[in-house]
This record gives sequence, C-alpha cells and structure tokens, in this order.
Amino acid sequence: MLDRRPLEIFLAIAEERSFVRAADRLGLAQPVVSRQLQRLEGNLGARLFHRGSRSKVTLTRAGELFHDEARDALAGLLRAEQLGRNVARGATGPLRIGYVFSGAMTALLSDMVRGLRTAFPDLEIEPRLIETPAQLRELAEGRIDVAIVRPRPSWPRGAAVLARHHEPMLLGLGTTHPLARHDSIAIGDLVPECFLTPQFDVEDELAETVRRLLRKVGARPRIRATGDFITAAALAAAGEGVILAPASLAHLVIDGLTFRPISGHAERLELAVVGRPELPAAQREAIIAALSASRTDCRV
Amino acid sequence: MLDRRPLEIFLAIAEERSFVRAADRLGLAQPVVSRQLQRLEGNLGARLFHRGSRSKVTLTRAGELFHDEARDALAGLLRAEQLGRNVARGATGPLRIGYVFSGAMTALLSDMVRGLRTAFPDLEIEPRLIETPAQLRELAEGRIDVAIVRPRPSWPRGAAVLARHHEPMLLGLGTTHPLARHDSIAIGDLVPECFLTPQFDVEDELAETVRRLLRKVGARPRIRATGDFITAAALAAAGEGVILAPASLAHLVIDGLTFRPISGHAERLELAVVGRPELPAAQREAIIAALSASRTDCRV
DNA sequence: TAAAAATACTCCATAGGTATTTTAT
DNA sequence: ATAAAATACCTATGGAGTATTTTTA
Repeated sequence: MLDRRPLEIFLAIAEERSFVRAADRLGLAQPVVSRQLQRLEGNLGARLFHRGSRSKVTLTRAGELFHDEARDALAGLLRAEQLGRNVARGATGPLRIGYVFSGAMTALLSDMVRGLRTAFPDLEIEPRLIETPAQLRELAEGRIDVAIVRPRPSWPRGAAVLARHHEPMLLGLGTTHPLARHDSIAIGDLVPECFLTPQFDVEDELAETVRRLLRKVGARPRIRATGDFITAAALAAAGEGVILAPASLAHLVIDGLTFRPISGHAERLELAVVGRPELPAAQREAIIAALSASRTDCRV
Repeated sequence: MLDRRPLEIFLAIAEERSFVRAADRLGLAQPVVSRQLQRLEGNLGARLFHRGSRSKVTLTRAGELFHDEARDALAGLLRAEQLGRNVARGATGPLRIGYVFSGAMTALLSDMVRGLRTAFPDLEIEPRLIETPAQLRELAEGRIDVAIVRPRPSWPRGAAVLARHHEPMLLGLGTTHPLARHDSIAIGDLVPECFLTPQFDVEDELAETVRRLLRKVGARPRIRATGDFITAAALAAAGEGVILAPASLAHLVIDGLTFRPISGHAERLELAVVGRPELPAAQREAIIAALSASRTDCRV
C-alpha cells in the first residue's frame, strides 16, 4: 500500500518546507504534491504537516515521528536499486575464478585479476586452484564464475569461451649444462635428461606435458617430482635436471638458469578462459579486454 | 524508479519458485507477474530468475545477490507504514503530560496514565510537573501534548479542553483537635488556625487556595510551608496545624488525621485537562474515557 | 503432451498536468 | 494584495485483466 512516490514527496516537502519548492525539486506540478501528500495522510490517518498559505510548512508531531522511518525506508529502496544495478553490471558481489596451475604460471590469472580489479574496484575476486574437470563441473553448477582450464573439445552447455591462450614451452636448464651451448634443443636430445616437475595433485599438468613431448620421439621421460615450481627451477639451475616452462616465464631470472626453445614440433601450452552462461556482459568484456591487452599471444 | 510492487513480486516468485503460485499468493494474474518481473529485470539490466516452462524457477546469481537487499528494502517500507499508522493512531511515540501538583494529588494524573497505558501499551508516557502558565506555553509550542492545569478563562489557540474536574476541598486536622468535634467546619473558625501547605515553587497552589478561602471572611491565613504534602499531613495529625486537601484524598488514612467538610462557600479544587490541537483522536478519546470512568466528578 | 511462462490485446485507475479558487498573512 | 496550498477537471501512462501462443521436460 505504502509506495515509493509518496515517501519521496513527503521527504521533499519536509526538507524544502514548501509544497511549491518540493514540486520544483521533483520536477512535478504543485497540485501533484498536494494530492499525493493528502493521499498519504489519508492512508496513515494523520496530518503530517501544518500548512498555512503564507506561513512556513512545518512537520506535525506525527510527521516528525514518521520522518525518520520514511527516510530509512526510502534509503533502503535506493540501496536495493543501486545494488541491483551493480550486481547486474557485475560491479559488485563475489566473482569466483577457477584456474589450473598453468593459468597462474602464465600471466593469464594475474592479467585477468588486474583487469577486473581496475574495472570493478568493489568486486570480491576469489581465485581457487582447481583441476580442469572439477572446474568444468563447478562451472556448470554455477559454483564458479570463470574458469581457466586446459582446452576441451566440448564445453558445458552455455559456457562461453572468452579467450584461448597458447604459447610455446621452453626448456629450462643450468647455464653449465652441455645442452645449453645450443641455441635450440632437439627433442631427441632430451631423452636421457631428468625432468623436474612440480607435483600438486594426482592430475599433474606439467608431467603430462613432458610425457606427451617425449612420446613424439617414442621415449618415456625420466621424471622427478618436486614440491613446487621454484624448487624445480632451483634444482635445474644446480644441474639436477631440466624443467619445462611456458615462454611467458622466460623473463623469470633465476641465477644459473637459462631457457632454450625446443626445435621441431615443440609442445605448446594451451589454455582457455571460459565464463559461466550468465556472466554479466561487462565482466566478460573486462576479461576479454584484460587478456587482449596482455603481451601473451591470445585470441578470442 | 524502483518501486514497491516489483519488489513484492520478485520476492513472491523467489519464495514460491513459480510465477503461477506467486501470482496466486499476491492475488494477481500470472501475466502481471511475468511482465512486472521483466520490467524489473530490464531496469536492473540483469536476469533475476532462470525459468524453464516445466522446470523449477530458480534465482540467478544476480538474483541471489539482489534478494537480501530487496527483502530489507521491502521490510523497511512495511515498517515505515506500520509506524506511520501507529503514530497516526497515537499508539506509539512519546506522549508528554504536563501536570500541576493537584493533578497528582487528585486521581486525575494516575487515572489518565492508567487509561492510556491500557489503550496503548507502547506509548512512551512522560509526565512532568509544571506550573499552569508554563504548561500553557509549552502546549502552544507543542512541547507537551496534554496539560493538567488550573482552569483559565481562555485557552491557547486550538487547544481542546478534554475534561473539567472539580471537587470540594476538605479540612484535614488532628483527631484531638477541638474543631474535630464538629461534623463540618465554618470558615470563620479557621482564622486562628495555622495552615500547613506543601511549597514546591514560587507559585504555590495550595497556599493560594488557602488565601482565597480566608479572604471570604476578610482574614489573612497563617501559613506554614512544609516540604511536601505528607509532611504537612503528619504535622497536622500531630496537632501542629490544619491542611487543605481535595476530597479524593479523604480516603488517605493517616493515623491521627481526620477530614471535615468546610461549610458555606467552601473553596473547590478546579482542574482542567487540555490537549494540544493535533492530539490524535484515539488518544483524546482514551483520556476522556479514563477520566469519565474515574470515580471523581468529571465532566467533558 | 502438458504445465508453465511469455505475448498480445484491452481496460481503467491513477499519476501527472493546466486552470482556477481558497486561504492566511 | 499576494504567495502558497487546495480544488476541479483533463490526459495518458502503465498496472492489471483475459485470451492465446510459445517453450521445454
């Protein structure tokens, strides 16, 4: 029964202490203000203003008591509307990002987060490290909003591929390693080498990549799991083995470690950024913009 | 822009998880619900529900985020409306009662407070002891709502006289006092007596009444001020003097004290209950009812 | 196919506008 | 006399209804 308009009008009169000025402020004709207030007073059953034709309009006691609640109620409506619009634009609320380790290793995750943060300062960005299959499941269930995953032949119903990313994998090895004398390294030369791979989970991205690489020359790699990527890099620098890393990590300067391209059909790192169906357009665009702007090879 | 109706409809759909049932609950036709929600979604710029013809209607993520604010906003509106009505009925908010001492000495104040409390449990009743002229000033300025005062030939503009109260003043004196042998006492016999009067302020009601009484026989009273009424009564019981008290206090049993009517044109206690112009009708009626029901002689 | 939401239209209540009157200073 | 609120009357937006079509499990 009590609606928004009468509250606005009531509060405008209360602030302006005049029906004419209240009408003016709201862009209405004065009789509209008169009638709306009368209707409100009728509904509540009490006069809210003393009005004299020449004298100042003043709140009655009932009006004073009503005033605060009315203001709060209207503020509540405005806040709901504001929040609704922000939610719609994707400018507020939580945004849950799933990513595989490679997503963090390349610049994909950080570029995306930076771009979103710039566009929507109030967004609650929540990144979570999840393997690809689990991400796709959670994406379908609406438990994450964006997924950075390994490419799949098919995607969950309605999921939108926002970007595809691919870059070569480089070989990281100690500067004193014999192979470091070559500008690029043939896959065949890698057969006797020990590959150091960070192992996070049962499904181990990098180890799998290494296996695919050596399978091209009919060999199985020697693999040594390490706890994390930095450990692997440090051991490689010490000559304990070699590591595979995406090209975008080549600028990662580690003392005694150098990177070389792998000649021939080198393994490439492939990633895809996928948004859930109802991802707000503004967020989609911000993500695409952030990834297009990134220096890595990225096409939508 | 955001109004009450769309919020109600949004929340109804969210609760019922069905457009048809939501329409049913609100007593609307189903297309109304559809259109209103579409308009809301258009205004906000986001879908709020997933709807399939056969499947359950479920909130989108935007809808979930919007839901809480929407509910709060609507609750705010309802509360404002509720409070508005209560204020209008006079069922809530502060009610400031001014009263002169006689108002408390007779049953007027307590009857009024009891009646109002019964009718409006939530009312914040604030009684304040104020002299008559100050009460009338505060009544005109809207700083008190009801005044229990000595009658005046004219009242502030718009002030409504809710009740007039008058009762005889009795003489209180020690049971062993010589005058106590008479059933009623002539004013002339009181000339030599010492009147004990509680003195609260410069304007001293009871002392003034005593002076008016003795003036009828051309005499000036001996007056002895005491701090409060009970002290005066105790001293009178001890034979230190006599007191004047309204008849409604005659049932006040104090050991050694007895009351006698004053014959002839005895002074009468006159009080009036006046409400400020905009006093809610329900409060006016509750006051009148409370005072009519009281045993004291009271006419409106 | 059947149940539910969307669309197409019709109607009318009321928000809003203009012109005028009333009121209090 | 005049500024401001109230009243009278008109218009049109949009809220609500009925009938119908579209959609998907």
